[in-house]
Amino acid sequence: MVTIRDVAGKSGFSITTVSMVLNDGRGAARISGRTRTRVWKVARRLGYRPNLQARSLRSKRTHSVGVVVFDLTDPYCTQIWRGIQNHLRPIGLFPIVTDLQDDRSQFQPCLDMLMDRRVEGIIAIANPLYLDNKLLSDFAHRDVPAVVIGRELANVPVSSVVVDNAAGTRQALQHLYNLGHSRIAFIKGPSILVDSIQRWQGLEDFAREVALKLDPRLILEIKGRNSTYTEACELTEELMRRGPDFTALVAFDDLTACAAIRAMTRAGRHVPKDCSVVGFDDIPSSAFYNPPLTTVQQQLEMQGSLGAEIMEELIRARAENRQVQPKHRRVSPKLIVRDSTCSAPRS
Amino acid sequence: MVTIRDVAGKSGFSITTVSMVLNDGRGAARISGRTRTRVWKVARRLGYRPNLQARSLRSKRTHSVGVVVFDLTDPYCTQIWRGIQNHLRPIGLFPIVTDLQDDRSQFQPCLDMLMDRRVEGIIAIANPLYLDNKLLSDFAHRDVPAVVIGRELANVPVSSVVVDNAAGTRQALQHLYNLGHSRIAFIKGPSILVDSIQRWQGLEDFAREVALKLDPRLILEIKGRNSTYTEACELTEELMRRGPDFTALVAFDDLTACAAIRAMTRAGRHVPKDCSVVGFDDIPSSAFYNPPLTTVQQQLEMQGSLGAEIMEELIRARAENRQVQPKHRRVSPKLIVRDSTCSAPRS
DNA sequence: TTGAGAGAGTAAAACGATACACCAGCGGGA
DNA sequence: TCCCGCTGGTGTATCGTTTTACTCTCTCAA
Repeated sequence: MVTIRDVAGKSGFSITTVSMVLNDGRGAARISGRTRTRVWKVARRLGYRPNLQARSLRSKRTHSVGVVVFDLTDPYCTQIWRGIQNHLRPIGLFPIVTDLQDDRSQFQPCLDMLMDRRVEGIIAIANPLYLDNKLLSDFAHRDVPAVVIGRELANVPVSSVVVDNAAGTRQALQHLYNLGHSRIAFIKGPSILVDSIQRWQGLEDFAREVALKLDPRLILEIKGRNSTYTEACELTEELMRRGPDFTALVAFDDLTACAAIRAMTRAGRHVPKDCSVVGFDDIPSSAFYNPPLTTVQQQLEMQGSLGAEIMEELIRARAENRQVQPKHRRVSPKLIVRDSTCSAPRS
Repeated sequence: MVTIRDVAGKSGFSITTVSMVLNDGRGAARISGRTRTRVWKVARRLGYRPNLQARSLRSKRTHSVGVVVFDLTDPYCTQIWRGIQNHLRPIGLFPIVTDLQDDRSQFQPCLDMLMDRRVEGIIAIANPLYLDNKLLSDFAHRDVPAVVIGRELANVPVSSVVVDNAAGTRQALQHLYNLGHSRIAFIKGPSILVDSIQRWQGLEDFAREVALKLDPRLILEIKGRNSTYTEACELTEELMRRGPDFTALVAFDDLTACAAIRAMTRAGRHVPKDCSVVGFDDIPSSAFYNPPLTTVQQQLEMQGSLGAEIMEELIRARAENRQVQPKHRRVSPKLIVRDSTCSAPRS
């Protein structure tokens, strides 16, 4: 491996000079143009690549950011990851990802691995199911800036990016309302999730505003005891039993929506002709579902890049020894209309 | 940050001793038990965590492995990733992932980033569409062991793990054959892919063995000019025009299968009652499709862990200064029967 | 003739670990 | 008595950078 020493030797300048030139900041201005080009030329000719471990051993900077995801096989995570990556790479920060594999007990070990690598900050993608306040607030005690995506933490100095759930379901219901639906069924998410509560809030608010009556018999809730998909299928069957006349269904998320459609198809009801269905999240397979799903898109990639942007600011502040307050951003989701919704049948 | 020097100071032993004890190999046997426990106790009390950069600067080992994926939002990659991770972490190797984002021009830069971090080996997850021989063979010139998953390279000293495509399609066709189907349509993958060719080979071989006649008019091929999904929908429509009497369809992969089902549903044909459909890959959403897909499972996680296992061996060999030949493994896929196939209708 | 100051570059000390060579003490065999 | 080998350690160089504090040579004004 060629070192800075080799470049110095071949170019006839000192190690210091080479270092200054190659780092091209601070001291580089003090070096003459001729020298600069000569050093660069030699470095390039030898194919010099600085040793990052040596560099950060000395400079105390690693230019890397830890990203903790709770399940890398979940598209929710990977899309956010993409946003993070796209923001971080161009500004010279390297994201290092660790995967919890859906196992909360891996959280501490993963954090440790990242701290061992001396990351300059940590971004956690929070599945509300798996990361509770206690776990996440451990961030605060680590000596690095932290950003949580997907969850807002109370009473902890940690920045966050979340989706505006209520705004999303409001759009969904408005869409159905505009299509003329009034007998509408709902499958709510598990009540332990803030998301469930917020999403439901959006629905209730809109219904009140337009004086739409919600039939309590057509509102069921996922308890989350076993497989969500299976449970959602069963809930849909129960709904059909209770009120076979509903013409639309709002599902907690896309997986639930898929289950609902499947259950109805199996029962001989056609989606969307007999019943419109709208989901939430816009997971990648939604576009290819049978039928393609109308759903609320979370803008995950944007959530990722916003998180990364906050991280950038936090790291910069720390490098300059500035104090800075945690930042909180809320992104607005967007309704994507596909083929699982259509006008209400004339009664 | 507490350093080894602090541990040495507090415990009353030299830095060397502490280092030997904590690394717990080689020299540790030469240190008395009492000393060992005392050093450990102090280290734990102070919360000592070795500085990895310093360690690898000196020891020339990073204990990390680069993983290049062509698209981290693709479930194909993430499942393999999971296998890699699960094998690597327990043996003390840290996987560092870089994401090409489906852009071949990112390959070199990603490789460079990994080499800059002095990874001890590189595992590439190869989308056949995006990584050609030239690109992949660049591995050979880097001075680290390399393993490619998803592609076998000719004439290049690079290990590989691939799926036995022919065995997979053979199982798929056998399944349909056993269900009594004989009028079967096919949508082949793009001919530029080795996978397409191998999968087709498996079908032809089985058909010949059982003297099943394949109607050339019912065999269409994806050209891959625009969206695969859209194109597959169109091909299915063309198939229905050509021979409305086929009772089963073998698709190149799951996405194609989903498209075929969608197209048939739209045309009023019911899957599987009117036509059975079988896919390939078993992408996660297949289980939730409408109807759930019968498909050939690739065993991606196993491919990942096999790749990691090979990597482990290569790294160990290098550490011990042994020469070792590239290894090649081929994993057998497995048919997963769900609801998109059923017995052929009596004619 | 000085001396100050700018311009261009260098020497040497870190950074935090590991590796290698060496050392003190002690018991035992010739 | 002397030398050897073993046990249980230690001292120091080294990895490849960055950073800080110099040094040297000019130029120019007083």
